[in-house]
Amino acid sequence: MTDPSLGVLLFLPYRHMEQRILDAVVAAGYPVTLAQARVFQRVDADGSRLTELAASAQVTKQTAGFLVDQLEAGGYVERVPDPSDARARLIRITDRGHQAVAIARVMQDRIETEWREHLGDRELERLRSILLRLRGITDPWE
Amino acid sequence: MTDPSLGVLLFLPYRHMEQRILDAVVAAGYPVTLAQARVFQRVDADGSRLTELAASAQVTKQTAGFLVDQLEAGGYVERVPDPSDARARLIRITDRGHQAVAIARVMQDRIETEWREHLGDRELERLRSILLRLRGITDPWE
DNA sequence: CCAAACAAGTCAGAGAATCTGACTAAAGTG
DNA sequence: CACTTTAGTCAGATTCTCTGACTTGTTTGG
Repeated sequence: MTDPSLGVLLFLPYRHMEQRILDAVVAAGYPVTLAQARVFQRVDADGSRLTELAASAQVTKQTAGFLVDQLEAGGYVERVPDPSDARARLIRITDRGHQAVAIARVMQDRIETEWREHLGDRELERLRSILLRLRGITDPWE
Repeated sequence: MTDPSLGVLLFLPYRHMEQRILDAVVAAGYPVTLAQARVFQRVDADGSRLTELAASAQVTKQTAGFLVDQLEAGGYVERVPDPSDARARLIRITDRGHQAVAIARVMQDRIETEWREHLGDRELERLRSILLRLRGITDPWE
């Protein structure tokens, strides 16, 4: 096969991690879909606005709203008034949501450990540092 | 904001590249959707089987078939009998498909150049090499 | 060589995700 | 205060994706 493009090379580990974390969370009794998880993981600890989530997950506001509705119905997040803007509401993670996050974090750490064992400490940190720099020119939401 | 996870850090450049290439291809007069493109980019120069495409793009055979139908209708690929297996057909890129690929390749090269200018030669090559190693433990289709 | 297991792909149908366009209400701006 | 922008919702259509069942051809163990 031809050497895979950088795009594909980025996709593979991204998708691998995403899927394993999702599987772990679902298996632990927190049913969530992939699309919901992609929004959920972007909810800030202090709460996020819908518009922020949409921009960060790179979907429209409508899509983000649709998914937040479901996360709310599942008890993972709640919407509270935003004190600083009467139009907006803050989406915050509930207790149940935090439980799901904890499961996700465990699996995320496990995967990072696997990667560290495969690549070595130095290379994993290099990867992170390069990706952080790359973020400067590839993140539309900076 | 908290430091983004490795997952998000991988997602950002992946998605950035994907979107810009797609935009360029569409703007050049080759209408394709994102989902179609994700399958199309995996079609091998010598032709691919549906099952391969499905595994590589990480969707079901049915989804891959659905998307290949559309790529075929758009004139980007064709299905020819697979000489080595009467059940299978090879999906091959047509002339029109190759034209679209050429557009994509130009944009891909441009983006890689931007990344190279931002990161430096050495770091970009490091990124590629690390991702290639990471592929060993994250690619379900190896 | 043949029966059983397996693999490639399709068909049907349902559900999930996503978008565009139009809208309301609140904030910011000159 | 009018005007523009921003946050979010409503409605509707389209696209994507999956599960389950099936057909046809291939491989394999006895």
